[in-house]
Parts: sequence; C-alpha cells; structure tokens
Amino acid sequence: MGHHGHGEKGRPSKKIKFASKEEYRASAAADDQYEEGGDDFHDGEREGKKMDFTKLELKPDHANRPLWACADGRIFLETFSPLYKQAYDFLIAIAEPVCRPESMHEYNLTPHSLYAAVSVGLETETIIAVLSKLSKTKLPKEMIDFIHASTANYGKVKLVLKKNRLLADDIIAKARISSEGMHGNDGFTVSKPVNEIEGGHDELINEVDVAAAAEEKETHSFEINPDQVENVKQRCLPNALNYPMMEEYDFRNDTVNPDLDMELKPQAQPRPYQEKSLSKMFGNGRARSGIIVLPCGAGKSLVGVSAASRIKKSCLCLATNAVSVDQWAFQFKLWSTIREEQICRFTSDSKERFRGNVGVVVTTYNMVAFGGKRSEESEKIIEEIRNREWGLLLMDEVHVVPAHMFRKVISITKSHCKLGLTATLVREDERITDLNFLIGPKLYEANWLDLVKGGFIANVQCAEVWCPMTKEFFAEYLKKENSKKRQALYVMNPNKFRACEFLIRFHEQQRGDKIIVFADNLFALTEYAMKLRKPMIYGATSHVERTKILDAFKTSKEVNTIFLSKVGDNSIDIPEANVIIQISSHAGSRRQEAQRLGRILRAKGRHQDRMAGGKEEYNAFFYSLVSTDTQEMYYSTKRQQFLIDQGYSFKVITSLPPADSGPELSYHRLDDQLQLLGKVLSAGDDAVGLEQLDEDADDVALQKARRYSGSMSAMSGAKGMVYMEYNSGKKGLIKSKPKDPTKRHQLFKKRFG
DNA sequence: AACATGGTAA
DNA sequence: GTAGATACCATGTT
Repeated sequence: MGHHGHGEKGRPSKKIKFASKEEYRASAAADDQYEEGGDDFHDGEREGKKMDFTKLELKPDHANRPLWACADGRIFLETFSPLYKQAYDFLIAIAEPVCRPESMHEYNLTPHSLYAAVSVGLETETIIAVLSKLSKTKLPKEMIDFIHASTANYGKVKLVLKKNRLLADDIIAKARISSEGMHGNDGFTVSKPVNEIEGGHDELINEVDVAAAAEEKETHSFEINPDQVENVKQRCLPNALNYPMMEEYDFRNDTVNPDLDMELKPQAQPRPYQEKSLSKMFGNGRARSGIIVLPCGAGKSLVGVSAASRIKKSCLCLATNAVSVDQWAFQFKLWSTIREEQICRFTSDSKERFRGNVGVVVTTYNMVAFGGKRSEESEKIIEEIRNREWGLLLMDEVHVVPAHMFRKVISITKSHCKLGLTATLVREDERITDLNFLIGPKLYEANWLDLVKGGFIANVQCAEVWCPMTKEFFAEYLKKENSKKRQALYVMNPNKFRACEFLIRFHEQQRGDKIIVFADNLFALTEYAMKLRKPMIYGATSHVERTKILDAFKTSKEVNTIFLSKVGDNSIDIPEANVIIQISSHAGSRRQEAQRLGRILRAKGRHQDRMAGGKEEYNAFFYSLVSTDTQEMYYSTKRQQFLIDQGYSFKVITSLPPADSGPELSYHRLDDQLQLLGKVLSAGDDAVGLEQLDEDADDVALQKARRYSGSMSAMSGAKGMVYMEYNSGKKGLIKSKPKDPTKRHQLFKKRFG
C-alpha cells in the first residue's frame, strides 16, 4: 500500500486512498484487529502525523453497513453496499459531497450542510440515529456533539417579508442556548434592546440581542433595513452566531399578493430527480429558499417553471444574458399554461411592458444591477421591478451571484422565496459559500453518474489526448520566457493539429457525429478553422452570421464541425452536438470544463440501444488536447477536478494521430511545420508588441523575467507531482483539496486545536 | 462606439 | 507568500 497515507516531505497527509475495493477491504479487515479507541485518537493529527484510523472500533456486523464516520466530520460511503441507495439519499441531505468516484464516496459534515438538513425537515435525533445505524463504527462523540451544536438553533430566527417590509422574527420554542462559543468573538460591543433595532438604523443584529431574546423565551419582531439584510443573515449563520435564519414562504396563505393563473401542462412530467428536488423545496407545504444543483441538460428549467407554477405568484426570473432570457421565456410558455401577456422579457432589445397586476418577468442580472443611466422606458420597468413584491425570485446560473455587482439584485428586489439553479456550484474564489446567506442552503444536488445510469443524460467518454511537441516547436518553447508566446507555441503544436484533424475526420466519417471544437485562443481558433475549412464563431461574429452557421450545423449534412471561442461557453444556444474537442482553454477553470462537457450531455436519442447486451456504450465524447511537457499538463489536471469529483474518469490517449497516418493529414512535411512556426513566432510578436521592447535592456524587465523563471521552476515541480498522482492508477480518488485544518469550522477546531 | 462589468490568471 | 493591479475576452448598457 505504497500510497496509503505517506505525506510528501513529512507534510501531514490526511488522505485515505485505496486503489481498489480489495485493498480497501483489506484495510478494513486490518482495522478489525485493533481494539478500543482511546483518548489519544487525535494526537496523531495534532502532531502533524497522518490520521490514524486503525483504532476505530468496528461493529460486529460492520460488513453490512456502508458508512465510515470520522471524528473530523468526514464520512465515507461504500457504493457497492446493498444499502447504498438509502445511504446516498440520506447523506446527500445532511452532508456535502466532496468526491464521488465509482466505488467510494467522500462526504463532509459541515454546519451548512446540517443547516440544510434541518431546513428540509430532518430532526437532530433522526440524523444521529440514521447515521449511527449505517455506520460501521460507533459514531465518534465529536460528530454527535457537532450535529447537536449545528442544528440546535435552527428555526429560532425567521426572516419574513410583510407588506414590503422585512421582518426578522425570532420564535423561541424551547430555548436551550449553548452559550459556549456564542460570546467567543467580540466583533460587536454595543448591546441594544431588540425592539429598538428598526428600519433606518443600520446597526446589525448582534449576538447579544439574539441570545437575550432567546433567553427571555419570547417572540420578537423587528424590522430590518433592507441594505443590511445580507449582513444580518451572514451574522446569523453557523460560523458566526449560529442562529441560521429560516426563510419559508407560506404562499397558500398569502392573501396580499394576487395569484397567477398558471399550471404545468400535462405533458410536463418531471423526472424522478426533478420531483425529488422540488419535494425538498416544498416539503412542508411552504416554499423554502435554497439552491438546486443539476447537470446541464438534465432539465433545470422544468424545475424552475414547476416551482413557479406551484407558488402561483409573480415571479422574477434572472439569467446571465439575453440568449438565456429568451430561452427561459420560451420554457415558461412550453411547460406551463401561462398566458402570453403575463410573461415578458426585459433586455436591451426587448422591453416588453409588464401588464396587469401579476405575471412573470424574465431579465438579466445586469439589467437589475445596472447602476448607470437608463433610458426612460427602462427606468419605468425597473421601478416596477423594484417596487413589486415577488413570490419567487428564480436565479439561473446562481454561481455568478456572489460577484460584487450581481449580489446587489438580492437586496434590490423584494421576494418571498429565492430559488437558485446551477450545474456547477464552484468558483475559483472562495465566495461560493456566500450563497448560504445570500440565498439559502443547497436543497438538492444530483449525482451525475446516477443520471447517466438512468439514461437522463448522455454517457460521455472523457479523454485527454497527449500530443508530443515537435522538436522545433519545443526548442522555441524552451527558449521563450514570455508566457503568451509559449502558449501560442503549444497550442499551435503541429502534432496537436494533426490529432485534432484526425479526430474530426474519424467522428465525421466513421460515426456521423456532430463536433464542436473549442479554442479560447483566438489566433489558434482562426488558424485551425481556416486550415480545416470549417466555420467558426467568436465574439466579433455578427448575429446574422452566427444564426447562419448554427442553422447549417443543425440541419445540413455538410456542416458537421464548428469552431467556437469562449462565446460558446455561455451565450450561444448550441444545437445537438455530441463530440467536443478542446484545443485551448482558460487556465485551470473547473467550471469552464464542466460547462463545456455539459454541452454534449443533452445528446441522447441517437444511440438509445447503448445498454443492449449489458455493455454500456458511449454516445458522446469529450477530448482535451494537451501538448506534453508543457504547462498545459498542469492546467488540464486542475480543470478536470470538478468532473473527477463528479465521478468521471479521464482516459489518456498517447498515440494520436496513429503512427501510420501521413500526408493525408496536414503538416506532414517539415517544411510546412517550419512555415507554421514562423507564423506563430511573428504573430506572437505582434500580439505582445511593446513588451518585446523592454525585454532586452531594461532592469525592471530583467527582474521581471527572473522572477518569472523562478516561479516557473516551482511550477514544474508541482507539475511533476500532479503528473505522478494522475498517472498512478488512482483515477477518481484524488482528493480535490486537502482540507486546511486552519479553515475548519470552529466547532471542530475547538476539539482538534 | 464608448463605457461598465464579470471571471480568471498563461 | 500574498494582495492588488492589470490584461484578456466576453457580455451588457446607453
């Protein structure tokens, strides 16, 4: 078990990795030989050594139980257990999925995840009882305490919108305050009687107030300044006051706001997982605020329309761009019986007036948050949006909301219930957790592989194609300091081009597939597309041209491949392609990778017989072309992390194009390759222009260059490590981010130091 | 065409 | 080591 817990350079390693089921079982069996937990259970970690799992006390029938529960809040689930399905449904409700490969899932119990659990109606004792039943070992005391501490205060503070005024309402049922930790930080010193905090004051609710209210066992209502709601909610969250606010909308008893006459059409039949996510939202007859995570192509819009149809009040639907606005308006008309005049779009192009006293408005985050001067007509509509009391605020691509400008929409608009939808709840910054107080807890997250098994999304073969640099290109690559030129070189690597050309031919001719080629780099995009005589779309492509190309791609038998820049990531409605080839991408963006994969998940119906004969067949393909021994290797691994966390595995292909392919592919002759090299080099110069000048003499430039090469060598060290890890056959068991102990929640920190 | 904004970092 | 500045390509507004 070479990789079982040896941290590099004595760094504490808390990973558990098992290469196979057998190895994992062997380890479990080994654990069995030890007796008695003992007090020194966590000493290992405190002293910077690996976590010691050998002293967990196993229950006699542990083999029948699917869970491992660790004292630090992590939970491992064996997916081959007969109890997997029940255990999975339960875990997804109470814990955060970290990594879900084929045979073992890792989850993390966090204050937020437990908050989400109680907010969908699970009770503390139920959580502990079920966990305990499913666990192979006696539940660690730390975990039980943690669950108690995290769930105790839920529902004591309620946020309600009444007659356009926001009221915070603390309802104290049984006030059992764990005063420990409450007064731990002294961020607020002023103690104001609760009833004095009213609209207009911009003081935050503070911990003393809440605690006082709780101890008096009374119900207090006080108005909150709308500007401060965000802060108040944040203060109430588990990592601060630990009085998570409950936001539920009792829409059936809302007599103030008019009803909207809208039903789901009979042909709108939600699939089981869509039904399930809706049941999390409407579990107790009211509408809870929160987030639902479904992969692209799994039918997020039906979930959104269904939610609006149940609430039957005015609904404000926000999307990221105009294309998306059109799609949402279309989806509303497609799935529901809403009347034409009750739904309107509000974008720069179409300013449909809001008519009547109830309806659905679809617009963009930008329109609502826009701070500049508006046209007269816009001004009128936005006033209407600001002043109305919305039953539902439906937020598409909700992962964008934490951004500085976009989060304003939450306080600008007044809504009883907020539903966020996204496929990829990740950002490269840390602000994704802000959604917990901006909107609410994650109500449901689907497991991609389960949806694949159910036939709801395509079964994708993911592959990373390793293209060795040609001798000449690599020589130039090593010479260059400038990262832009280096990029130009490895993107334009002739071997990569040939691999791309080969794949396009193979899929067009052998399988009759529809192919999208993504290239972030505009230079590469144009070169590839021109050389291969394929249509391309990028930012500057006119609207008319775009529709023309997409139409041809959709209908014509002649046009089976299109080249797209980053525009394809968001604002293009892409037809039914089922193959993606990436030649260059945006650094380590996990979301871009996932989003691009999402473009082909919808592709079904072509190979419906794929399960025939018991052997599953791929009906979609996702290739990343990577020039070996360049920085691309590092970034591609990082990019893939999200998909790997979802359980996808990437196959490595090293021999493309096949050795026997010759002149039928481009750049067969060295002459052609050198000509391309010349083009790349001069184009690179054009692109960097001025920078090339100071590269020679200037002291500053030299310093810059030195610092740069220093960081590059650090990079190559990192690259080596990633490469090893990737290649050592533990696909899918790479843990995304080893949890930094300093970032652990205070409730755990207290116990682990 | 000019300006503001997002997300990511090569 | 990291926060801030900056660049890039995208979108949206007027």
